[in-house]
Amino acid sequence: MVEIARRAGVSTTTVSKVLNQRPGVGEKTRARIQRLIEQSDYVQNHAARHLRKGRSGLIDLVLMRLEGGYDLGIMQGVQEVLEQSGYRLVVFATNEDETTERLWLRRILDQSSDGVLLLLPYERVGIADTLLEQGIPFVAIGDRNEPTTAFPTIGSTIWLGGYTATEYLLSLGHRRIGIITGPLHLTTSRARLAGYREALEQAGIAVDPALICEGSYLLGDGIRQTEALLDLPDPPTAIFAGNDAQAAGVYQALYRRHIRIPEEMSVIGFDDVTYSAHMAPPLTTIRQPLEEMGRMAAEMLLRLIAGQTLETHHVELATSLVIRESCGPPRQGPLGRGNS
Amino acid sequence: MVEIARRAGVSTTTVSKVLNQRPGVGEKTRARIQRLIEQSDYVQNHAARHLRKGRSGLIDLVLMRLEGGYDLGIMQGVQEVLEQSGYRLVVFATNEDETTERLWLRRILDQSSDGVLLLLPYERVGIADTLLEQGIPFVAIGDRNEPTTAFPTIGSTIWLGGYTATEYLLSLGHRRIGIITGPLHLTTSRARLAGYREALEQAGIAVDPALICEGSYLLGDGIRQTEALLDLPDPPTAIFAGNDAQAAGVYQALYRRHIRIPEEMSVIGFDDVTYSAHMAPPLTTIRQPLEEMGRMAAEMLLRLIAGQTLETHHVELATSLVIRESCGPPRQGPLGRGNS
DNA sequence: TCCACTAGGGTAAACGATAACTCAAATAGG
DNA sequence: CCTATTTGAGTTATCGTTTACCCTAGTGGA
Repeated sequence: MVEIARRAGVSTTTVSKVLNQRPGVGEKTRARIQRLIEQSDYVQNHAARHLRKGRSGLIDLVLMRLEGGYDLGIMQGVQEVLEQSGYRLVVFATNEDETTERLWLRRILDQSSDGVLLLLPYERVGIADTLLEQGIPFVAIGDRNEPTTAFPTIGSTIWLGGYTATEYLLSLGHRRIGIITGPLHLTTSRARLAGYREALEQAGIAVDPALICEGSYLLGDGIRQTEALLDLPDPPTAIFAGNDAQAAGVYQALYRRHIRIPEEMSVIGFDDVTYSAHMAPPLTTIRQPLEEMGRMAAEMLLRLIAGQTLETHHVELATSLVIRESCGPPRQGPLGRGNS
Repeated sequence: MVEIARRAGVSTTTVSKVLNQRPGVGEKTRARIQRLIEQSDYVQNHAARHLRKGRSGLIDLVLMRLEGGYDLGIMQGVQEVLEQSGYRLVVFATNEDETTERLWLRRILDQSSDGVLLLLPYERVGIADTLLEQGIPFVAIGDRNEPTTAFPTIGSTIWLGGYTATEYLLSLGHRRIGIITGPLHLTTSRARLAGYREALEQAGIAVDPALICEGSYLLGDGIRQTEALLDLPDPPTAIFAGNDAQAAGVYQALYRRHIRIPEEMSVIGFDDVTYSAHMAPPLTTIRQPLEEMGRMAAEMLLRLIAGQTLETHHVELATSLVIRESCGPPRQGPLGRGNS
């Protein structure tokens, strides 16, 4: 910059003014400097600006683990918005490890982050509280915990999703519907289950506790719990998998037992992650608009950073039923095991 | 920091020395300051350190698109290493858009990045050249282009992978093996094909050009090209899918036509991304050690940043055959279409 | 013609931390 | 007991930009 100022025969102040498009520079001087800047391969030093202006141009996305499902959809949405805004996206995985979380938190507090997107159950190590205290703008995505008004959150109509999924299966004629939930200490898991219950009740069907299995949103749970369901004396004719990862597990367990989808067993997922359309048969699922959620979250955060106030603190996007090919009418009679 | 210095009755210099664990401070003074630091909630200002020390603590990972397959595996490996090293990972997707790429490049050059991991065909907009020119350390992952000695690269034994995949199918008894390659302008795509050719030749089988289809590593290509292969007068008994995403496409096309895997058609993938074990049936594939590659790349980059020289400029990790359940002996006779 | 005002542009002080250098006191050796 | 050496700690310049403030020359009005 000094170099440019020298060549233009002006002070760095003037060059700075030109760079930041502020008034106080004559038309021809401005043009001259502008040209010089373009000719040279000068780039503003990030650190110096950061130091002086107090903005790092960085936004942190914290998540527990890079999994390629739910998280990826969100990331894509976030990426999209940030890319245009000039902010850069820092990704951090905590691995659910407290030490790592605290480490990250310390690093956030050094003012190297202009804002944070939380993709965590925010009970963890008081992250939310700390951020709040320190006045660092943040938005929590996917209400993994109790609703709150203390900070902005983005979610989707989970309860409705659970209801819709169950209702759809009912409409196909199913009466015994298994459900594999997520960890029941999470609000979102309970919301799905509540939707499921409500739909059954409205159809006048008693809820059979044996058909309710708890998983932890991992593929392995899908496998295990499906086996449990199949081993029931009166197994279900359809399984609501809680999320798409577990649905993949369901697929696998069914494949092992040579049970065809959807002829012998209907499967419905939740999330609509990228790969759910890739499964064979393509998975019918409840779509959470993940990218849209990521976009919204990023936009809200940017507004927060800009010092604007948000109209709404909690945004809830609509889930929707995506019908593909994993659901059909219930089978008649018992499961034909081993009819490969 | 000034505050701490004041409270300890020393100068900021001394505090700085304590913080950075440098000599020149008395034992008791050091202890006193240390305690004060711990009591206060002081965190070093990132920008100032960055400005003074010339290191931002940031590493950029550039890729074309967040897809959740190949890229994700690499990211996980990178994450793992960086987490421990104290560097933060910035993720940037170019979307294959030149403007976006240039934008990113400009931002890199402002010295806000200590190093770059390139997950791109590096022909693009002379990224490699620019980085080289500017003296920014970087490592290219996954040799999408010609080998080079100009900068460090990490790859895997692709040719061998192609060879092994084909050989495995041959060993099962297959004689007509379809292959869906990636874009043939990429070295890695050609390497797979070359391995395939070599294996066939060694088995004394003539290469049938009709069995070679070009895709672009996307799921859709898998579907399309599988259909093309199935519509051949003499369709193959096995398909080598080029990568796992295309394999998912193959699965889907076969599902549509009610062709069972592996009874009627064997399918083998390439990459061994996270979801390939989740497919039904679990996909037999050639494993690229993606996480390992990510880790290696990150480690090499860190060494480069630390100013150390690398022993080897090009690292090639071993691919391996992962046998799951999508391959079997060839079917006898023609494809039984529609035997649901 | 003189004064007040404005626009263009410069000066210098931050921003927060680090590091080269300096200085004073304490220690050890003769 | 005095000097040489070590050790602990402070001074000050610096990293590259921005910005509050100041100055000067030109303009317009009275």
